[in-house]
Amino acid sequence: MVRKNLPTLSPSETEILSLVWQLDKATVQEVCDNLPAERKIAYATVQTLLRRLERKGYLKHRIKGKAYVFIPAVKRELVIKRSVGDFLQRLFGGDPVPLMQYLAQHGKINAEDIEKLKKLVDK
Amino acid sequence: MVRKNLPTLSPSETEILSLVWQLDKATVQEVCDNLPAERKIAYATVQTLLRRLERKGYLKHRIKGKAYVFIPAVKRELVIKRSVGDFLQRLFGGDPVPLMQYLAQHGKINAEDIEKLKKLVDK
DNA sequence: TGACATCTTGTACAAATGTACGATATTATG
DNA sequence: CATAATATCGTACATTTGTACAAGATGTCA
Repeated sequence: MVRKNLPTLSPSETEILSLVWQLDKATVQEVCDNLPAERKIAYATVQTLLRRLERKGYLKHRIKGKAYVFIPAVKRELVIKRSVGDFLQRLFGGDPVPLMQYLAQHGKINAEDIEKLKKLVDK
Repeated sequence: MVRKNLPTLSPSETEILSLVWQLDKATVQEVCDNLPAERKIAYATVQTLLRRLERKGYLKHRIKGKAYVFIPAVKRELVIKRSVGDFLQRLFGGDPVPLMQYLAQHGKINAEDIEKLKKLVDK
């Protein structure tokens, strides 16, 4: 299993890490290619962020050809849990309901989505 | 109306600002008193944060006795919108559904809460 | 009115963050 | 094999962030 006491993630680090999860694994280049178009950030910067994520223990890497392929080293759930928890605490004093309300009203959520959520809750 | 291009908020700033909203308006002392018990942070630090929030345009103040009473200067909705948007982008690529799912499963949400949400969505 | 408690202000400062250049190593290609 | 292309690594650096002390201002109460 993995290290327990992980250092905190900066916003940019979180963003890059999520992207790696989204891609399952990724090189610097791939991360760059998959950044949202409006997110203008240099290759070198992405590289630094990935490096820091590895030093912090969130990523490891394999070598493929001359490039590093970065691979998640911790469970995504864990990071989500911490991130959502912190966020919730900060903005809503920890109460999830207002956030859900906000999402329901402004989050392009439809009734069908809600139905699914209901099933999740019932379990 | 208020300033448009507001500077970004740091995590701690966000935390303090939310607290002011929660209290409607507050002095440094009141903010300190209402911090979660586990959040150990000096009076002087809270003060600095409030000062910065005012310089950034998120708060203004009245004087009452010798103390400043800080008052929100922007609509809370606006800050929530931006914060949630950024957070969502960063952690889930902008898709709100996974976040709601997460909350539904781990957020101590009950079926009744969901019912209410449903009504919100339907409108 | 004078001492006390409480505030704000100025200032500080280490650490974290965002961003990136230049040098060097490695791979692919003609 | 020489060269171009592409990577990583070391390093840098201005800002922002988190945290706070010391000094001076101001209100309060005996």
